[in-house]
Amino acid sequence: MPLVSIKDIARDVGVSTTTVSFVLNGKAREKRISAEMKGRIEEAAQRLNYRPNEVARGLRTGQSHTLALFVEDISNPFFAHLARHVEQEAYQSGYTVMFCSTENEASKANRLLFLMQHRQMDGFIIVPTPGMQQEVEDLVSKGKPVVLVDRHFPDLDICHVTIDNREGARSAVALLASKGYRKVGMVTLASQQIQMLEREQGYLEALEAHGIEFHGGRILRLPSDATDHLATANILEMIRREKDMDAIFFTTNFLGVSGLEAIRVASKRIPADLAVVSFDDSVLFRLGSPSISVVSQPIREMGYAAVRLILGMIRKEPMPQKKFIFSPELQVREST
Amino acid sequence: MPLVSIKDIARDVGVSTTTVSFVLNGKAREKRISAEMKGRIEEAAQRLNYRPNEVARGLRTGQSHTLALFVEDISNPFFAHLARHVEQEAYQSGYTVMFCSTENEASKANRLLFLMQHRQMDGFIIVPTPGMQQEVEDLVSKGKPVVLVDRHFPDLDICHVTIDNREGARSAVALLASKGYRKVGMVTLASQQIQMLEREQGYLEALEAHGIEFHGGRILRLPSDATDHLATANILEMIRREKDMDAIFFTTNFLGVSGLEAIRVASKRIPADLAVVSFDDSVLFRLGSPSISVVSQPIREMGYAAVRLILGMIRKEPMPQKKFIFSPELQVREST
DNA sequence: TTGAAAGCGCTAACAC
DNA sequence: GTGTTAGCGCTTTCAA
Repeated sequence: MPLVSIKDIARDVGVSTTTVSFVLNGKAREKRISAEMKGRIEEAAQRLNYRPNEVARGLRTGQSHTLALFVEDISNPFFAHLARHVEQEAYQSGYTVMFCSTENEASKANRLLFLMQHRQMDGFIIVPTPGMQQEVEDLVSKGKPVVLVDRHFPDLDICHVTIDNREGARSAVALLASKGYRKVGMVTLASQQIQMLEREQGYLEALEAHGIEFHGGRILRLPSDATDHLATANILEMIRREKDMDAIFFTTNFLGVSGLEAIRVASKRIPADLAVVSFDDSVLFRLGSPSISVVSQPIREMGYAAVRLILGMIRKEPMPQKKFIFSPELQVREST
Repeated sequence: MPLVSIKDIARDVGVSTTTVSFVLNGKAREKRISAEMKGRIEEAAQRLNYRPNEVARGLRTGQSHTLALFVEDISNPFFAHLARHVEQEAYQSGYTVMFCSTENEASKANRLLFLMQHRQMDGFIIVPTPGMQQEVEDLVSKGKPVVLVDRHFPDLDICHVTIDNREGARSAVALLASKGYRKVGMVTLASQQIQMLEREQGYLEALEAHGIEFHGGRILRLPSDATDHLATANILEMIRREKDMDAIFFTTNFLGVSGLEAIRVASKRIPADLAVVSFDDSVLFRLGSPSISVVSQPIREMGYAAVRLILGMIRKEPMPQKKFIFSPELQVREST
């Protein structure tokens, strides 16, 4: 692979590789290289279309100009959009991004984390799975820049970018309450992850705030690794069982989709028989018929924030704060 | 960053780094290292939790164990799924994946390609943009493993994984014809890319085959960089203009989505007023109401095939064939 | 059977 | 002002 190296430039100009390196790294002034020499070197670099070999440079400097992005599943629209914005913002600053789908499984996530550390990633943007707390903590204590996204570990003081999940859930239920629904169910994941607990808590708080009676039968907690098939089947079962229920709040995109399928199978009309609100937006919710009200996250801003934070950490800039909690946005549509 | 290096193992066992390297690279037999030594080194590597520094190794061997994946936009569900399957299959073989969204723009794609070459990517899986033909050709002639996906350059003999686009378009129109629709429009992109030309050609062939009269007004070619807003507006305009039209074939996922929006604005019922078939599946098409008939691509198989091909090329295995053309799958739903 | 040493391309002390 | 040199962690030739 005949990529031009610093040597080629040195030979071309008739000078040592050191001088070339200094000039190309913008240390010409500092090293007091003559303006003429600087000019000749820059011209040659330009002419030969030189780019440093990032691998070699990385070995020497310990910097790879690459970020690792850990998400549950890159094909999930929420994470796909997050990835897009992370990529875009990183690219602006000359960074590339490696992505890793953890499937929200600790074993896979931790293996990937181990792997990535041996590839000199400059920073880690992580949507953490349960069970990777220790490994993330280790990473941070090794001095690696880490930013958690979408969720975090409440007992770890690690930089993170999330939304106010409780507020999001509260506003979803408040919307239903304001439209007169009084028998509001919830479908969520039986997960101990903070974002899920917060959403559940928000739901309960909102019931209370609007004087809606709590009814355990209207809460469905699915295993986190449920297939859409299983999810649909269980939701269907709940719908048929809880004949009074007049609205459902789904705590994730994925559950919302399964829910729509179940509602269709049950031949219920939305919102006449059953109103619906889901967490996280998607094309289906936006353009489906009827369109579905959602609590959406400002994914673009979250992605940008995560990258800016990680770059700040890489450059060892002082960090004003460690927690960035965005506000969820309620999108009212036809399903309520 | 105190990652254990080959030196640590050498020191631990009391042997040179060379010997360690030999054993760890499976050359113990070849180099006739004693079984006992081999055992001790392997034990130490295990105990110290050793992994090679891939950057250092990459510098020496020229292999990074990393693939570059170029797609139009990672947040587009088609490409997001492709990415997922590519990642999965690559991971099985110890490869990681860097992704690059080209936005289907030659300038960005080529800049990224240049960038990636300096990061020693072992192989390139590329959904090519128009205008990157020369650069891709150069890459191949430098001996870099390249696999094109979803589309290819007809006058370049480069390994590629696609589907039979003509057949896909034909089957979509045939479906409409079989249901009695005779005034079938098409919304496509004014692109010179092969996959688009083939889809258009398939449409025309199918009209002919089913004795449907061609009508230029029922063909809408949108600029490739059209926003969904613009797409929707133009499709709406066509729907209002072509009052006779009883069905539309959308040649991409993206156009299909914009089309549904336009149809909704026009207050047409699907399929009573207007039947719909789109290329590429999506959650919206599958679960929306009414569900939309589509010509879908076996994305998983295509992703797997691309990775297996590229790995074969990296390992310099003989390649039985260069073209892998999968069959599109027609999914008949409510919209027809 | 094992080790010494060179070198991948680049950077950065330290010389001169 | 510019060059010499060492070395990042690893592989591999050659020598012992």
